[in-house]
Amino acid sequence: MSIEFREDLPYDPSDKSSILEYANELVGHTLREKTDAGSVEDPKVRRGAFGDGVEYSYFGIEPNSVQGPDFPEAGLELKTTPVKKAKSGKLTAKERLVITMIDYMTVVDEEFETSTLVDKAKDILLVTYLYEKDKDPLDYVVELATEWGLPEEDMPVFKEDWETVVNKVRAGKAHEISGSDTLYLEACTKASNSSVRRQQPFSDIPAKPRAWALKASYMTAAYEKMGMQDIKRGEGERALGLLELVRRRFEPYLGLTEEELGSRFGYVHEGKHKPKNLCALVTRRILGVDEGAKIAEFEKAGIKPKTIRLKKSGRPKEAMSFPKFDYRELVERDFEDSDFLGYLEQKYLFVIYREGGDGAYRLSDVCFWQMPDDDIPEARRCYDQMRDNVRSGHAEVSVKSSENRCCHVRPHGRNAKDTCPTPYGVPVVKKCFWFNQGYLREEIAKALAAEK
DNA sequence: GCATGATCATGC
DNA sequence: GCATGATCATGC
Repeated sequence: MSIEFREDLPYDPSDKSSILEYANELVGHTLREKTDAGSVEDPKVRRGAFGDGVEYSYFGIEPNSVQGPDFPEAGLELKTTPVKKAKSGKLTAKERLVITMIDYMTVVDEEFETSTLVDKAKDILLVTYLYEKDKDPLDYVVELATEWGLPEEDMPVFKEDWETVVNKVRAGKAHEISGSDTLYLEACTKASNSSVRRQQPFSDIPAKPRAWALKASYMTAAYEKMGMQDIKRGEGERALGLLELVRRRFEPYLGLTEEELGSRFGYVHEGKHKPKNLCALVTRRILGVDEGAKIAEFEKAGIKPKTIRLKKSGRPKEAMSFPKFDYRELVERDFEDSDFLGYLEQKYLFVIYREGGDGAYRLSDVCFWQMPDDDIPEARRCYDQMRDNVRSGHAEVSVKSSENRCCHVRPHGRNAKDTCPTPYGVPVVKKCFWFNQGYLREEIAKALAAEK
């Protein structure tokens, strides 16, 4: 079977530059304007309908289930993917970009460099469109049509991610793969319904079908880069894994006290009291966030740096806050759709200071952390409990840290007068969710043990 | 020493 | 001017 094209095409499907030129004409336009497509199926009914419209109505590719590239002679793979605009105006990926299904039986014999993934993702015609809720897909505006492939400088991380997943299959643990195992790549589940399972080579346990995909956070950073010049960075740093790269950044500062670091970065002056968030400022500086050269990998991997000061006992001096929540939103939105769940699913870089015998806090460790999936239900309990409080007209009542193993609720405003409206009309002091100190203590101990 | 309420400093 | 990422302060 081969790809078939409609006759009398306005471009040459065997010529890459002709395809790209024609694709470019779609930018800033909609399928309604550029094709005679009557209607595209409702994307809620069937995902990918817009993509099918682009493929069939615009490029004239006859519907098929062929495994090869969409433009075999030009070697191009057509991928259509939604973006949305953030409040800041920046384009962000609405979803992960799925590349190709993972075949558990054959992937174990592949090597990364010559893998199906690398092959499928090396030459992509990427067409992005602005997703707008309630809009007919025919009226989605195409934002970008460009040739794109996995960037060379990201390969070390992709390779690490790929091996993490493939090694699980090789160990007969395909059923234990999780999307959160990896940084840029994601082995995402892909099946028509949740009961579908596939055979794996080294275990009798059936595993969920999964596909290679690029995480949404990675794609968001990639879009930014497509519109900007490359970020300059030392060549030596490129080949390193992310953790190693971060370690190297922090290495020169390990063992220094908060005050020493503060004066080194110019935050501490004689006769001026030290800023409350000194450690956090120092972390930013070491990561280079202020130099306009944000560690690009951080954004791509969606990692959030957090500074934690551990007391002599090993317990964090403070709990860890999240952004404040809106009481009205809390009541309206289920946990599944909440910002809170988004924060919980983030990967974090913990920058750890320890209290010494002299009472000074010294920079001592960095580690990555992500909340274990098993703890999510406990956090959900906290969310639902606070939701019930607000529903019953008592937003002022918080969930105490003694009531939940993982998190609690506490004020988070400028002061007691800094309030947020409630659904029942009475403003209540702004609050947010916090990770409990006890919970953090255990998790940090686990994370550090795992990295040693 | 811990839990909880209150507040601060900075950057965008 | 406010969100953010934290720390401080107080009472038990």
